[in-house]
Amino acid sequence: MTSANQIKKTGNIRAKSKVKILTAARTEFVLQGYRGATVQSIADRAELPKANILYYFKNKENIYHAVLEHTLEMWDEGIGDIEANEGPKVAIEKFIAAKVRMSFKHPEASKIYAMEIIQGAQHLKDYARTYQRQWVREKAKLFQQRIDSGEMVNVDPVHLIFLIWSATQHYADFETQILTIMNRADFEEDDVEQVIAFLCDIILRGCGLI
Amino acid sequence: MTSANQIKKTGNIRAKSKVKILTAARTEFVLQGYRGATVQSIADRAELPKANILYYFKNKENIYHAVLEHTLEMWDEGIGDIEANEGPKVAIEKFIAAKVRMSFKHPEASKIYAMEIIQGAQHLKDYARTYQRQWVREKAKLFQQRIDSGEMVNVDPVHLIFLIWSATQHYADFETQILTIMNRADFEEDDVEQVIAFLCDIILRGCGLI
DNA sequence: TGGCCACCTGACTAGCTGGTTAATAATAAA
DNA sequence: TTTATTATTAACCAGCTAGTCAGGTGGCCA
Repeated sequence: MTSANQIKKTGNIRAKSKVKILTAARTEFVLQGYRGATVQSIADRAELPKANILYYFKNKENIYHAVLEHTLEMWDEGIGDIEANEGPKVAIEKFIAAKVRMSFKHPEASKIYAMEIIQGAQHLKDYARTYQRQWVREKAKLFQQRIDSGEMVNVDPVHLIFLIWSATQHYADFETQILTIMNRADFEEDDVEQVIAFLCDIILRGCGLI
Repeated sequence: MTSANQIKKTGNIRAKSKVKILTAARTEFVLQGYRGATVQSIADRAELPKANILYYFKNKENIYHAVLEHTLEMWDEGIGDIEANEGPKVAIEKFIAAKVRMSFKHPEASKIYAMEIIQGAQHLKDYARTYQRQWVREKAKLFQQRIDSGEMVNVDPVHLIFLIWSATQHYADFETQILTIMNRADFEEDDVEQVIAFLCDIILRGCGLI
């Protein structure tokens, strides 16, 4: 380690400001949408003058892209991976747990992603087309092998992935609705594990793995 | 019937124009969000002058409210009802089928609703607080009775409703992503029934009803 | 015929939008 | 210290925004 101070030398103000701006921007984009979030509103939230925002990011679209990119990176890290040699039960459990924890920990990231897709995914068409399609196909193939070997009931693996995806993401995206229905102000630690247990229980049984 | 002509007499132009405007507005709000959809863009899509739009709806927010209201009405109608005397298997099947058909038939309605919730449901807080909370509790109670009587495995009924809700809605909201992953241009008739069959299969088994 | 009323719309405005610029300050390098 | 780079920000602008308004048109009933 060449010490943390060396990082401070150059580009430190830059890095700090950028983080401040991106944090403010993420919130604004979630609350108001792309068009509704103004550079001024981001500036106000970041407590910086508007011109300063545009000094670090050429324009509004660049800010949005940076937010989106950061979101996808986080998703990639958080989701972990399903290993080929794991049993389908463990694989599904790990997948559900990772996605639920992500949803509760970073609901804003999930929300931005969801809004982007709902509106037609104009900013990340290529991402879905290449990376994501391949990811789903790969994992679907692993599930199919377990079905063929009789370890799992015959369910469409692609739709199974969609099911897990939607059920887990729901707790982030529809946070507001769920809290209202459950008559709660906020989620608590217990809720996360309870949701994981519920989803694992019902989906594993649905796949004939319990 | 006093004949369809009588309806034509007055308020017919009004009704026709309003439908045209709301249809255009719904599309614009989905594609661009509330702020991104401009009165001008709605006017262009409806092929009417902007001032004409504002003749029928006082302002932009009124247009949005009308679109939202129409969406909720459609949801209410389409979702049907779960009867108390039905078995849980039939109830779940009917619920899944209704929601999936809605998702494929009116994805725009689902998308607008989803965006509204994601952004904090500022335009329909009361709706969720009163009507929806009650609906979920009522249905949850019915499921709980079936669990208590041993007809169903012990799963949290409220989360079960969330699961069905999210899994079905997903096909509308994430349409773009799903089509890309499945490498398709559009959904077909068969897809609807296939999704219904998949979801019923896995969820009913998950509830110990198969 | 003439009066009434729903319908229509071009032209306008005040305020906000993203983005630029140019002048200044702070910091680092020599 | 001097110089070069980076950071900061007030002032500005062209274009777009929602919404207004005044002056129409056309159909219907007395």
